[in-house]
Amino acid sequence: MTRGCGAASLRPPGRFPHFIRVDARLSRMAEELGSTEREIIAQRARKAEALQALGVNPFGNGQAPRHVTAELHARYGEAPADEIARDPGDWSVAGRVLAVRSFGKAAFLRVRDGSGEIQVWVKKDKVGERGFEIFKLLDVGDVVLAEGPATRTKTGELTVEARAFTILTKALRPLPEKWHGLADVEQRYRQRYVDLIVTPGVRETFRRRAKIVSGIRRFLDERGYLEVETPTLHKPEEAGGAAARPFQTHHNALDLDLKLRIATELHLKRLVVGGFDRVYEIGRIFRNEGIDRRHNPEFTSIEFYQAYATQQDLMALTEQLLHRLAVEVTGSARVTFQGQEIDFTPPYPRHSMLELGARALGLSPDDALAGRGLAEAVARAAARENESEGAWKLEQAAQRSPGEAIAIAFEVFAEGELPKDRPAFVVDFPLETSPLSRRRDADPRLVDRFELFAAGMELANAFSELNDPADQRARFEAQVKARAQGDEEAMPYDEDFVRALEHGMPPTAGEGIGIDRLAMLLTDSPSIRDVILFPLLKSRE
RNA sequence: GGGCGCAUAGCUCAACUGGCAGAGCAAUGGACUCUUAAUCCAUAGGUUGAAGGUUCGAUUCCUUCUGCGCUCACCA
Repeated sequence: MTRGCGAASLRPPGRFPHFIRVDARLSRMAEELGSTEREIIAQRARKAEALQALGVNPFGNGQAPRHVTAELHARYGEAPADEIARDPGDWSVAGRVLAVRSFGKAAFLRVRDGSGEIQVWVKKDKVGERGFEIFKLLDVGDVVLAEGPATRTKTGELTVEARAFTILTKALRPLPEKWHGLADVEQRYRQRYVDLIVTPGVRETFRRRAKIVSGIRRFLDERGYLEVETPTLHKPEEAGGAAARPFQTHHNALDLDLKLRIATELHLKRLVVGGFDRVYEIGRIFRNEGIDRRHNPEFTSIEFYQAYATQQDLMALTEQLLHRLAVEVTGSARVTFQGQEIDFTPPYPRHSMLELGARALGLSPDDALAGRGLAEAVARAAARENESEGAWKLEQAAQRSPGEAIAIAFEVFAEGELPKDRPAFVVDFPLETSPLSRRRDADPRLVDRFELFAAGMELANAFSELNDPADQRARFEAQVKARAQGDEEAMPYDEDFVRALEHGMPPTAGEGIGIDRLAMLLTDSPSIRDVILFPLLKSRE
């Protein structure tokens, strides 16, 4: 591969279109700094001026390398020095200098570009007087361009022996210490650009995240899905599709209060009504909730909908998708997450929320769903779980409905018992927990819904979609009632969505997957902030 | 929002029971044309997160505030 835009050789000394006054820009900033930092920046700014005096624009443009470092490694591999010497080539690479080992009239630089790293050997007798004067103004962190033949040094390292050398960009700030790097996680998140440069593994984490997203696209595209984009700004009555509190915003020209979407669901199902039988959207969702290791206020979801499919079809599809992603992204179906191996090889076990929740309450599924003996069961659980907040949650849920009590009982007492060495489907959700899912024909107290759990996290949520407009009206009405009773996460009544259903939505199943959490699993990252480039943090001062 | 913890040079970390704030890397000056955290000599660099308080004396003890981490609650 050859890159570049024609400026293949190093630019000769000359005039620049506009002269950069580095010193003036820095004086104001420097006053606020500690004296060591001020001294370092001032020193580097002086070097930038010295480069200009040599005819090198320290912030120039228009010079591109002809190669990337990976090409050198691909070309020579482990070839010995004498073999490389027979065909050393004429290489041209550029990148950031990570380390300098200097010997007066020669030096070794560690240079990194987007493809990898290479050593560059700068020798006074090879790069010439001017090249060496430029080198003397080099600091770790600068971006450089080097051209010359390949060689292998006495210590066995593949190296570009520079015949030409220049600095393309001067770094005014020093990089963190080379051995320990950046240990302060706050600084790593706030200054991700530094984190990416110096913290091992961070670049790979975000490459893997990109692979996950492109892998999902490819998987769905292959199966005839159409990728769409629906509004992020929702009118208040549209802001449903999930149980969450939204962010508020406002459109000035229309004088319209808006909310940031909490899900893509309702618009995607409108598109299924419109005839796009298989649609998906990968996009940012916003939920005005707390922040912790598994939650960021904005996160990325993939939701997909398939007409003429059922939740059973989606379980199979989910198994295929996750297995493929694990293999594509990590190289194996067996993924290690925080010391626990998780095997993504299908099939994944199914666990019944109804059975596990009812059993935790000491009731039969039928009695639990009917609410028979529920109050006593909840009281027993509360006594058993003396002082536990789970017991309190259970009591609250039991006051709302038996179905919600079963869901909470599952969550509090049974969720931790799901297998840890592979993903698991949870099925048999009570009706009350799912205002948008289709009732089960064989048992209308339940819905055809599943969630996928792995590593203690909810990864996916899917169901056969409710397409009976009358039933949907009733569910929305229940939500409105719940909201009136103080449930801030209950959905608004989306009249237009019901109208769409009245035009007839084919039998459909749909699913949502949290991409950030999937990225955590497949990159072995303990915090969601480690897979979001710029996680939300409070402002300083 | 509750609980626990952390904050010292640009970076990584020391500083005993309250007694002169130190080191390594980075920087600056010097030596060095096969290094891998290069090496060697020398120099400089601090409002100890902020504001109060106790004390003869506070990086150290107390209070409040700010930011971050863990955790609980909420949620995906």
